[in-house]
Amino acid sequence: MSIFPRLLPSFYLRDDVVQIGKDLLGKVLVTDFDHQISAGIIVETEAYRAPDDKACHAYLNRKTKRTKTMFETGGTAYVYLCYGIHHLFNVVTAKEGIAHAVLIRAIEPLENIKVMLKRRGMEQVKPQLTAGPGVMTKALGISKDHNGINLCDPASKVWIEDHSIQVSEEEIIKSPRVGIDYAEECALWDWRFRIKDNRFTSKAK
DNA sequence: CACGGGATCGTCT
DNA sequence: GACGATCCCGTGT
Repeated sequence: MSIFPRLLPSFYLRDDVVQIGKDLLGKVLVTDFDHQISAGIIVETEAYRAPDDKACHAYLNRKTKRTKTMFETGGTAYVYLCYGIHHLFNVVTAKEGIAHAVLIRAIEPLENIKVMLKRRGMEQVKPQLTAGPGVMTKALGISKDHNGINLCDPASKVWIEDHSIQVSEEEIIKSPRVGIDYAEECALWDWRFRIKDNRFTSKAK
């Protein structure tokens, strides 16, 4: 039982996914699997927005079996397999029918570091424990089995909390998103957000 | 520290 | 049948 409030649907239902990507910095991502709570402070995100963003899976509102989740209501988890190996965790935003999402790329470990180390097969805490979208999900025990769950559902095993951690605009580094060179002019948009000087953000390009 | 390549499989063409 | 919203390890400096 946590004393911190979960983010409400009103947080996720807003239209501006770029703003939500910034607002998620400093919020706390929590999982509760096998009676093990583990959590970390979100320190890096990327925004993706249909229909105009060529880097978004749902570009031009393309509806496929995979992208279907992105059209769900804000607060839904969108988890998919990348490069056949890594499970990437996104938060769907905006109301149902609008395919916006924020990719959570890195967290700063906060609670139950022991279980995170175990899930990663590591002994010591290093940035690579949770810095990077694929390793972060592994540390928290998130997999594509969690695709489509609602983070606002009180019964959900994955959610995001507000610990009143303030991240000012000056502390946010804005840069182009990673690994989307194919997205032409959209590849230049500064839709990647990191907390300045935080060692648990993934490496700059 | 920079780089290059292999792993590995779901998704869409 | 090609490719990816990645990671890790090896090599070389």
